[in-house]
Formats: sequence, C-alpha cells, structure tokens
Amino acid sequence: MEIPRAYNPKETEKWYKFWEENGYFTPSDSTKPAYSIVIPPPNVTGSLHMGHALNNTVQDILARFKRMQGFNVLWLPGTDHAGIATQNVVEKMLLQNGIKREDIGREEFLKRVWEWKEEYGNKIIEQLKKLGCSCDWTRLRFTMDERCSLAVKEVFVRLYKEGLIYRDNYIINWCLRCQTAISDIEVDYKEEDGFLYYLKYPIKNETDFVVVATTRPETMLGDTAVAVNSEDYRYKNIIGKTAILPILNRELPIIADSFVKIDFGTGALKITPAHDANDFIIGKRHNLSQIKIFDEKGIMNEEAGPYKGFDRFEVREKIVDDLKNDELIEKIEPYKYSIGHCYRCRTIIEPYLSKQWFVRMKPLAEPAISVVSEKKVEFIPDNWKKTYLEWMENIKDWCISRQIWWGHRIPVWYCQGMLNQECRMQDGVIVSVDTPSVCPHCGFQELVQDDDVLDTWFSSALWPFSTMGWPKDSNDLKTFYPTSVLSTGFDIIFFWVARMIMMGLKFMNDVPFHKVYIHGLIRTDEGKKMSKSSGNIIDPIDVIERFGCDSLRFTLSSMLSAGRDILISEEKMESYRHFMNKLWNAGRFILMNLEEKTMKKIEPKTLAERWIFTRLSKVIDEVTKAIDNYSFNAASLSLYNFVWHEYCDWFLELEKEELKHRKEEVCSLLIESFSIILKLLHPFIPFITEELWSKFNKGSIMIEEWPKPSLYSLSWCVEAMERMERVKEIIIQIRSIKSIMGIPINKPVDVFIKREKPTFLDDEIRYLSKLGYVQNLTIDEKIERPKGTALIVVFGIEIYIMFLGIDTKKEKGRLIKRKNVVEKELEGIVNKLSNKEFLSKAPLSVVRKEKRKRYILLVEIEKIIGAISAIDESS
RNA sequence: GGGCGAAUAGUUCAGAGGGAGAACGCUUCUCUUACAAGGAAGAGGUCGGAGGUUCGAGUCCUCUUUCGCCCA
Repeated sequence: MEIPRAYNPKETEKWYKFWEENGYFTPSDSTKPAYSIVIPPPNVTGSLHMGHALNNTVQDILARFKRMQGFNVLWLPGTDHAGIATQNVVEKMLLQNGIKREDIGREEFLKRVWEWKEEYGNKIIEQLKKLGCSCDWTRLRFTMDERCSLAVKEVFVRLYKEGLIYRDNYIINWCLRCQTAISDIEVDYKEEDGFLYYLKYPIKNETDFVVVATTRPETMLGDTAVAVNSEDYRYKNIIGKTAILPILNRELPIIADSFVKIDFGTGALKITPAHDANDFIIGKRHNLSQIKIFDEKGIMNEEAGPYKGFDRFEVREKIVDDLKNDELIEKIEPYKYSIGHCYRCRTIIEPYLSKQWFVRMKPLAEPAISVVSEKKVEFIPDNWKKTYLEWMENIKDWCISRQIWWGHRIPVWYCQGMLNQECRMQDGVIVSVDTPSVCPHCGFQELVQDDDVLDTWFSSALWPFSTMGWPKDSNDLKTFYPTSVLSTGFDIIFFWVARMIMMGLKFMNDVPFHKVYIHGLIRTDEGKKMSKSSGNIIDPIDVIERFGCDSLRFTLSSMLSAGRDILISEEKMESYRHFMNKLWNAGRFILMNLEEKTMKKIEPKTLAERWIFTRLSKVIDEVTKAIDNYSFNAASLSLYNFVWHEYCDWFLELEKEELKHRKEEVCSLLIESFSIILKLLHPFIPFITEELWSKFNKGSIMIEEWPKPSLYSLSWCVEAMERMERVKEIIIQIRSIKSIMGIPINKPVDVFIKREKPTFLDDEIRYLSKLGYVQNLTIDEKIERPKGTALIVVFGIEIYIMFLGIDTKKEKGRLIKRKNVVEKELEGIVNKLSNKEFLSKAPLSVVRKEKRKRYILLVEIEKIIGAISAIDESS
C-alpha cells in the first residue's frame, strides 16, 4: 500500500468529526473507574490564544490517556459569560449604530447580548475542536444557562441565610470607566511617578500649622480628621486640638492612631474616610463622619464647595494652585507610588464608599486551608501551595455586586412598604431563589429587585458542581464529583481555584478536585509576554493551519515542564513538524512492505528485535509514569528520541535486511511495535496517530487499550541491550574513523576484531556489514595488529580497520588525541580508587563500576600506545 | 518590605548526590532503495559567583549577584 511521501496534517484532521459522531467523547461505561476534568471555561467573547491551547492540550492529553487506560472519562466543557467583558463587547457593537445601552433599557439590552452570544459565542468552542479536544460536547455548559443560574441563586440564598453574605457600606474599588465596583484582586497595582504634596493645615486659634503629606491632594475636600501617632513626640501637644481644613474651613479633630507611620511624610496623616481604604478603617475606629466628594463618574459634588462639577483630576491642579496662592503648600516632592488600575480596562481605580454585597470569607477559607495543608488538594508543582495558603490566611471579604447588566441578577428584592416591625428589622430585604410576588415579612406587593449582578467569578466558583446538576442530586455528581484534576495557570489561583475549593467544600462537602496542575505562561522566543499591543502574538489557529495541530500540540507538550514559562517560536513548531513527517514516513515504510494487514503474534527473534521490544517495554513504562506525574515534557521527549533515534535510525534500518528473508514475520513485528508507538503517542498527537493507525488496524486508536510493558525474562532483555549497545558503538566508531580519514561511510572495509569468535552473534556480524559497511570481518583472539590498519577500542575490545594506503600521520594524530582524552579520564578514576575513604565509604556498586571503568580504559591506553609505537617503527 | 522562581553548549531547555545531556542552530560529507521536512560525522560547557556539608556537589546547605513573577 502507498501513502503520500510527505505528511500532510490537513489530511489527518478529518478524524475529529469521526470521533465525535461515534460518541467517543462521551463517558459510557459507568462500571469503569471515573476520571473527570472540568474545563476552565473560556470567556464566551474570547478566541483561542496560546494559553488556551496549552491548557487544553494538557487536559486532552490526560483525558485521552486515561480513556485508553480504561477509565470512564468525562471532560466537561463550557464557556463563561464574562460579565463586564461581554457587556463591553456588545455595548461597543451597539455604539457603532449610535445606540447606548441606556437608550434601549435593560431588558432589550440583555436580549441583544443573548443574540450576540448565540451568533458569536461558539467561536472558541469550534477552536477547541480544531485543537483536537476530546470534550464531551453533549454536556456543553454556559455559566448563564438555567442550570448554572439556579445553582448561583441557591448558593446566594443559603450563604445569606447563614450570615455569610451581607450588605454594607464599605470602601470598595470603583472603576470609573466600567461604572462598577470590582473586587480587591481585580485591581492591579503599578508603580507610577507622582508627587508628594505637603499641605499646611492651620491649627484653630493658633498661628501654627500641622503639615500633612499626600499623593492625592484633591481628597482633602473629604477630610474629616488629622491623625498622628501618639508615640510621636513632635505632635504630642497637638493631639485633641482642632485643625482647620483650608478652603472649606471645616474643623478637623487631631486624633492619635497607631496606624500612622512616624517616619512617613511629616508623620501627620490627613484622614479621608470616604475615599481611602485605610482612612476608612481609622474613621470607623474614631467615629469620624464620611464625606463623599465626587459621584460615580468622578465629578465633584456639592461637598467639594467651589470645585463642584469638575473632574477629580482637574480639581487636583486647581487645589494645588489655590493652596499655593494662600501659601499653604510647604513643598512638593517627586514621589513614586503604587496606584491601582482596573485589571480589565487599566483605568485608575478610585477607593469609593459604597453600599455593596459581600461574602464573609474567613469561615469559608478555614476548611479550604485545611484541605490543602492536609494534601486533600495537591498543587503541582507543590510550591504554589504556599502562594495559595498565604493568600487564604490573609483573606478579606469579597465584594460580589457589580453595577452592570449582564450577569446573574442578585436574588434580592426590597419591599417598598416595610409595613411591620419584622420587615423594618430586615430593612425590607427579601432574599429568595424564586421571584417573590408579595413581601414575606409584611405582605406588601410592591417589590423592587436589586439592580446589581454578581461578580462573574461567583458563578465560576460553583463550576465543578453547578455544571453537573447541583443543587439536584444528579448521577453526574455521584459519578464525577470530585473531579480528578484541574489544569490552569497560576494567574487565577486566587480568582478561581481558591474560590472553587471554598464553595465545593461548603456545598458539596468535598473538595472540587484532588489535584491542581499549574502550568507556566506562554511567552515569545525572547521571553516576552504575548500581547496585542506589542503585536507579538502567535495565533494557535494560524499555527495549526501552517504546521498542523499535532505539531503544535507536540511542541507545547515537549516544553511543558511543571511551573516553568514556555518560550515558543515558529522554529520549534517546524522542528516538531519534522518529527511528524518522520513518524509518517516510518509508517509509510512499513506500509510499503506490507502485503496483508493481518498480524500474527510473533516472538522477537533477531538481536535487533529483542532489543527494540526491550526498549519499547521500557519506554511504555517511562511514558506512563511521566504522564502520571504530569511530566509531559519527559513523556514527549522520551517518545521523540525513541522513535527517531532508536526505532528509525537503528531498528528499521536493520529490519530492512530481515524483510528480504522473513517478510511475514518481520511485518508482524513491525506492525506490532509501530502500533504500540502510535498508542503511546496518541494522547499527544491524536490526528496523525489515528490516520496511521487506520492504515494498519481496524477501529479507532482512541478507544484502544493503553500499552503495558511486555514480560520478557530479565536475562533476555539485559543480553539484548548489552549486545546491541556494543554493536551500535562499534558501528559508530567505524563510521567516525572513516569520516576522519576522509573515506565515504559506505566504502567497504575489512575489519579485524580481537576476540573469540563465539562472543559475537551472527546477527551482530550482519549488522556490522550492513550499517558499518564491513566487507571481510575476521574475529579471532589471536589476531595481531595487521599492517595498514587503524585502531579503535570499544568496551575494551581491540578492533582494527583496514584502509588501503592509510594516512599514518592522521592515524597517529587521532590516536594521540584519543590517548589524551582517555588518560585524563583515567587519572580521575585512579585518584578516586586510591582514596581510602572512597573505597570504604562509597557503595560497593560504585566502587565496582569505577574499577571496571579503570580496567577498560587501561586496556584502551595500552592498545593505543602499542599502535602509536607501531606507526613510529614502520616509518 | 515579604514570598516564589530562574541562571547548565550560540539559543531554548532537561538533569536534583557517583561517567555534563537533548532539541534547534553551526561546520564537513552525502539526493542511499520510508523520509533532503532525510542520512553520517563533528565543533561547542571551570553547570552565575563565594563559602560549607560529603569519600564524592549542576545536584544538598549558607551567603551573594543578576533577571522575572506574585503579594503588601
């Protein structure tokens, strides 16, 4: 049978449809042990980037591997509604037609978002299919679908009833562009160049001033106190006095608080409880009033007096000018300070006093800390555990309400009547899974639902069980929860992993997954982050088009060493595409020799056969262990090297000769060995392996059984390995010496081996003649160095190669060079072996090994010296 | 300021107590009957620095330099 000369990935990628149509992605046999993974749901607005490609390649390798190992595998896919991001996308689209979301209202806007989702939201799903992902698409989920929404409401209500969700006026992070609160971890802090302004506040009824330092002078308008540290002798006498806020002439008590750092600025701190998180806490401690000076858009309100109506940053300049005029600025120093930005839109975040919903985290965090310290959830690599624990131990309450429209509407209604004591006690708050028609407290019929929606991560936190049917008691939950492993990047350990663990423990009474595999970031070959703005993005879909999906996957997996960033380049993709071509051609070679597909079970016969099946057993073992340990790079590289440099370079070459004599047997062995190789490679490169498999075998490789090492006797294996290593080494040396002598590799030579004849098998002699181009081989213990030969010593065996008209100068030079190398090595060994402590303290096996090495090197040196003096004598 | 990680061949990385390795790149030879996206041979490294533990240290410990990331 003939297949194309060159590997064409496009031809192989058709198999995806076949797998899906045959239902191979759907778990079917519940008698098998379960293995489950939930996909980290990509944003519904997203398109596949290299990070997705990496993460999903990992999951697919595991899913396919476990499926072949006989597990009932569920890989549950889905997408995330991505509240703010999606709302932004649809808003932008509407704006192109001049429509603002406020123009069409909430209901209509949401309708448009859903329409958008139906039309464009499946892009990334299609891309995952292109990547070969074996997800169970019959269970495709969306964080906003009915099932997940129900879970969200249920969780909210239960947490509220337990007092773990509360509503409070608090300093939150307000994004002026997104027009919503965001949580603490959604704020990125960046160092920026700014100024430290020293403002002089007069002290009431005195001529003196207290000088406060601030980076945000405009916030003075909201100041309600000045604080100093009671330990600070400079200020001891002013505690209890009153300062006068310039411009507004507000009276500010001067208070003492240990939070104030004596050595920062002047040691006196202006307190703005409504616009700074620390000041807010100090304000609470001292019962200070909270004055908001600007609205949600950053525009000054009436509290700002003369500055009303201006933007907050304009006000900064104005105030500084005005204070300068009044000589109330002592100095302005350049100052680097860390400032928060919205992680989504980069806008500077304002700490803002606002009424929001919060989750009380401490009680949820405690059990989530235990399961990780007790290794019920294991991080791979292990060091992420520390990051996780540190964050969890210092966790703060989670602000979950968002002032946007797209998302899970908070299941809270406010009674507009508050007719009785009970209702007033509850502040008219009704929390319910189902939409209430009357107030359960007072029976009033006018109820208004909370406008806000929940943080998208709130629904993501429930993902491992909401997707499986919770709060119903579903079969999927019984079978597949807890999941086996979660694969993700370290950037969302706090956002997502931690919250899933907390929610899983709270509502399922069990961890959501046993292992968390954390992979590195994809970077460019220069180690830079890929980003749209630097234009250095490598698009996985583009790579798949050009190099094939399997090349991409194999590139990623071969670089996937736990916890390390991955630098990719087109060069690498290309080199792994070469590997695909190599594999393709190995298959092609076997096919070309095949007369019929039927394979008989044949025992390996020749040395090369015994050797390759021994090696294969070892490789099966290595690869299985490597995948089990998440060492994807070790698994792929071990397969790469085995296939290319052992199977193709040696085994196939040697079997070419065998094919001439025992075709049927050899074909069976070729198919058997190659089929095992294909199976081992299948989780990494599913398409090419399926395509090649289909040429030799019936059925799909996807549902084949994972190979197990063959059981051969140890001595059989050891002998095959040793002999093969020896004959390979002799061949390599013969080639090398020919190359040095400037003789073509394939020029036949006569070779003499000083050994008893029976120490070499016929197989070995044939291999020497085939791959070493040895013409006449003499094996005899009594050989004395024949004239006109070059010497090599392999594992202590003297071997002479006859060259007509040998260049004795070159040969002498070569021998001297070799002698130097061997002498140096020998010196080290001799030193070791003459060290008494080494002899007495090192393990016996090591000592024995060193002695053996010494012996072999001594023999080689002796022979080399002999050869050199023979050259000297004859010249 | 606290934490984590990295530093090994020109490049990207593996190796985690007993012979410094791979891939890519480079040099030379080679269109050989599966594959020139191939084959063969080669050059290239005081394993960031200093100390220590050990019979023995890329490998373990301490300190240090440089770079990267996270948290405050």
